[in-house]
Amino acid sequence: MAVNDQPNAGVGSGGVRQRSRASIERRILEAAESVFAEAGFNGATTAEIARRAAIPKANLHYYFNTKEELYQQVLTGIVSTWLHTADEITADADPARALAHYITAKIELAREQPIPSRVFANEIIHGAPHLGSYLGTELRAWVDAKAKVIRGWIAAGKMREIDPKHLLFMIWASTQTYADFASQISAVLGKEQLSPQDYKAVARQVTEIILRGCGLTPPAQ
Amino acid sequence: MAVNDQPNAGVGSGGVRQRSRASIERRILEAAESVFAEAGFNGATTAEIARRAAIPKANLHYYFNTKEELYQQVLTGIVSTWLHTADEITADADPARALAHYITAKIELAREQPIPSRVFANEIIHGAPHLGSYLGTELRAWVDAKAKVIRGWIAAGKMREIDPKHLLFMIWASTQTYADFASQISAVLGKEQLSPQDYKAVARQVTEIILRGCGLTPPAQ
DNA sequence: AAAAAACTTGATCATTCGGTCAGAAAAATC
DNA sequence: GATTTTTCTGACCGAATGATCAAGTTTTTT
Repeated sequence: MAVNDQPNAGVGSGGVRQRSRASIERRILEAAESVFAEAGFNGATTAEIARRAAIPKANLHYYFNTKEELYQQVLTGIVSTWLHTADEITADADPARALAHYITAKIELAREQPIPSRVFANEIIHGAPHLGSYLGTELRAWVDAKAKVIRGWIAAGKMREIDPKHLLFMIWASTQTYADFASQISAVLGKEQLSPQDYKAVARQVTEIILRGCGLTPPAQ
Repeated sequence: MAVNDQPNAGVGSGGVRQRSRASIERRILEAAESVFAEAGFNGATTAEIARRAAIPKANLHYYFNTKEELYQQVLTGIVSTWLHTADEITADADPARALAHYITAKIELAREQPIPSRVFANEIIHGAPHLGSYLGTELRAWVDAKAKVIRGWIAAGKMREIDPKHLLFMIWASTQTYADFASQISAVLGKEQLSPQDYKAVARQVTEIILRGCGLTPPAQ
């Protein structure tokens, strides 16, 4: 029997165990997230993850058979979080408002959840060896769909003619740099970390530059 | 005696050895560069570096005592390459031309030398544990100087009022994403790799968006 | 309360890794 | 050509790591 089969599956009264299992798995995943972000997949050790989760290493391997499986779950969690950040980019939306909302949301995410972002960035930098076909299938389809929306905006004369996909890459880069390269930005600015006001100013400036660059007028603050 | 002391230092006729040493050290550094880029510092193994350099591992440790020393040399090489890419950003330059030149040069660099860029990016993502004080001293001074130039442009009414440092961060992010996250971009675009024309188009679009975003008129192609 | 299932954990193993070492080979120096 | 210096290399070592296992404890089920 596989050690990770759902215990008490379908048992209505068996809630305590399930809650406990979910709780400890979440604790392990959070610990893993931070260790993977700091050291990458290769540098991360199950011992360190177990230490941060405050459990013996053998117990960690009871919940997650291999380090690879743990890493996969972390990546999956990040990806599923990210898929719905651009929901406002739709055919009938106002381009300026939709893009401004997207950029602001991405900067917010960089501020609130920099750690998963770094795990993902690390994975991409090393050629995405653990992501399987995700980039070329799901993410590609997502980008194709959003690009189609933006091309629709352009065709309707709502914005200047630009390449939609490279615009998306530019938005990703300009926003995620505040999560992925935070150590560089902090050091260069001489600040331990950016304040909420800093992030707000960043969101405003990035939004302004990109919208004006697309021939749009940024919405009033 | 330290094993890496320069042999025949100052001996005019000892050129062959020196050339040979320089040549093999370069081969090792190139091998190390690619391994560090693919696996990060922790994931890289001296055995794999030696294999790619086509020498026994013990011989690698003859030229570079520790993996750390090898990594430091790789990082140092990258940094010194990067320091002079924005030489055109000077007080009396035309902002549009200077920024356009900088962005184009950075995209070129992303195309020609993506591997060192990835080593550096990896280092930053993990909190720059091997970079010592470089970010907070030299790079910070560099950014301060360039920011001062840009602030001068703004004061002279040559461009819209923006935060110069975050503009630089945005340029770094938008250009280096084509080196650091190349695997993601290729997969999403469904191309094995971008063509020179693709890079040219990217440089043009990034330049246009950023310059217009700064209230500047992009120079004609 | 007995039996079964789920969970916990210290001890342990095989493998891998960075680095060392002694001695051989090659080159330079005299 | 003898001596010294530099370069090369297989064999080896201690430490760290991912994973396992057997023997427990706790919880659930009957």
